[in-house]
Amino acid sequence: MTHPPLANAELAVMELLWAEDRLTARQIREQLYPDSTKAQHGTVQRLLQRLEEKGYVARDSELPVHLFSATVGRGAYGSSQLEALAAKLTGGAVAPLITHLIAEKKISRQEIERLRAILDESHDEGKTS
Amino acid sequence: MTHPPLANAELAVMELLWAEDRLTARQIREQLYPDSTKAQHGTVQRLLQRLEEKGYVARDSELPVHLFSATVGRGAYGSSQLEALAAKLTGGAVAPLITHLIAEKKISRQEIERLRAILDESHDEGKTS
DNA sequence: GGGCTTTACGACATGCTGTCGTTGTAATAC
DNA sequence: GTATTACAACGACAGCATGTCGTAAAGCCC
Repeated sequence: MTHPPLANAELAVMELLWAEDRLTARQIREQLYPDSTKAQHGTVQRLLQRLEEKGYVARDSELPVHLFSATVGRGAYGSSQLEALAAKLTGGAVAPLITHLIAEKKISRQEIERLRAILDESHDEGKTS
Repeated sequence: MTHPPLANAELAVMELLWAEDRLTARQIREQLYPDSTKAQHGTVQRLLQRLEEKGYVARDSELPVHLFSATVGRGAYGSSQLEALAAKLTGGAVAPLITHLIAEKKISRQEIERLRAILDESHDEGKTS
């Protein structure tokens, strides 16, 4: 809900932050643009700034060189996008989406077993509310 | 894969086509813009034309007034978007997305049971392939 | 013919994204 | 001290998709 979708370059930044907790803008630039010219300094700063505005990234500006970290995990982002998709298409229900995936054999048997395991775990978590 | 995401107005058109099989541009316009001014004739035509280019809509132009129908069902579109989401975020795995939804209690118990039923159905469909 | 409906498509404003350039500032080197 | 380097902050821009409207052409009905 509070999570607008991420564009490609933004997602690439998040991937780095999901992989490594706290990074400087420089570290991000070096991984994102291995042949980093002067110009891309600004690009990365801009991306980080916008991600911060969107609430995906926190900035630790105590040191002169800021440290960036993700405030939304990959799982939280992914499930929020899945939620948004379901809300737009099926009134919020996730089952129809999965149904079709299974019917079209787009999900491996292994995935199915994994899903079943997840559902089973949730089973005995208490039905309190 | 062959399914680019649909924008708002495009999705609104698809909703109508998913609900009613074959429609004329006029019927679509009347439902989409109840206070239809002259200008919106073109808007709907444009939307339909772009949806056709994207492969979401088929046009029967035998009659002078064309008949439009969806070539991609809601389920197919939804699951294809879910697939794309999983591909971008989790290497194609769907389970992690669901996991988080369940952990955050974003899925009702009823939904969980429905999912379990779906998985159970797929269970005895033969493990050929 | 005139009028109406529809198709086809060009054109435009808007918003978002990725990019780059510029400016100010802070640390470092000399 | 000054020069240099690195960084932060942000304005500006081109590209693209989207939704919108306008206009021209074709068909039909009167």
